[in-house]
Amino acid sequence: MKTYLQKFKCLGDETRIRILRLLLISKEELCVCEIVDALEIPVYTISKHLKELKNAGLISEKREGKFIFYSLTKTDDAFFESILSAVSSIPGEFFKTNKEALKKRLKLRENGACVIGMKQ
Amino acid sequence: MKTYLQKFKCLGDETRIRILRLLLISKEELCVCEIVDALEIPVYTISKHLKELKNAGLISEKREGKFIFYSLTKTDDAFFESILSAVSSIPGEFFKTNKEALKKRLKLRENGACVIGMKQ
DNA sequence: AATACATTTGCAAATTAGTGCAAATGAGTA
DNA sequence: TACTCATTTGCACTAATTTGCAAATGTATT
Repeated sequence: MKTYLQKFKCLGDETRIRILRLLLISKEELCVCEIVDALEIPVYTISKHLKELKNAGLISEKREGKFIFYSLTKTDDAFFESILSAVSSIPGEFFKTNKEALKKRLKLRENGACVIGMKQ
Repeated sequence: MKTYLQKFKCLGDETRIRILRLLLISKEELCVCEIVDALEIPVYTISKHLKELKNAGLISEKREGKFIFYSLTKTDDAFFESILSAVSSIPGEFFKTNKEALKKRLKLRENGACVIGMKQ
């Protein structure tokens, strides 16, 4: 039961919803610095929320050199699918700015990988 | 955005999940005292959680004489459907006891309405 | 090894949420 | 009006969450 509650709790925070939505939009893994730039929220805040999302099993991480990439956990669990579907149902207008910032940021990738770091 | 977050936050509490699940199982409105008996949680706690669920727009209330009945809000909103579907996806084993207690309690209704009150 | 940079962590302060009890409300009934 | 009973509320208390900053970690580069 705890695992279900933990997932729901994760979804009760705006930053975490924005992170999930970003991962849903991009359909691929995102580097921490890309998420930071897209959401314009301090790194350490993002980092802590990413940790929670990971603990809840919603996202997975993968290190590639200096960068750490996060992606939605792959699973065919009905519960997980439903909550992702709920996140997708939130109107796009709320994420417009984030989506555009992400798009811009992703253009700076080389060979599909993040190469620049944080906008200082 | 706030309304979506509020709904998710509501789902992050075990008592509220149990209440929702009860309403999903019974497919009909339930009186506060029936919920209390089914969950074996103090009335005032249930009452406060019901208030939160109502504020979040997840459930609706209806008074009938001495009794107040709660039911899932009727809507065809995609977001709402998804979260209900998530709640339904939680394995039934977690709710077995509650479900049985509710069944017993509902047998005490007369003409489909709650007539007894609280087990003191 | 020394430096640079991406990311995480530990800790304190601020905020928010949950629980328990006693008292209040509101409807029905005598 | 007084009384009973279902339900809610106010308040005090405790527990959990969030945030900000500075320091730490880990990897790559020179």
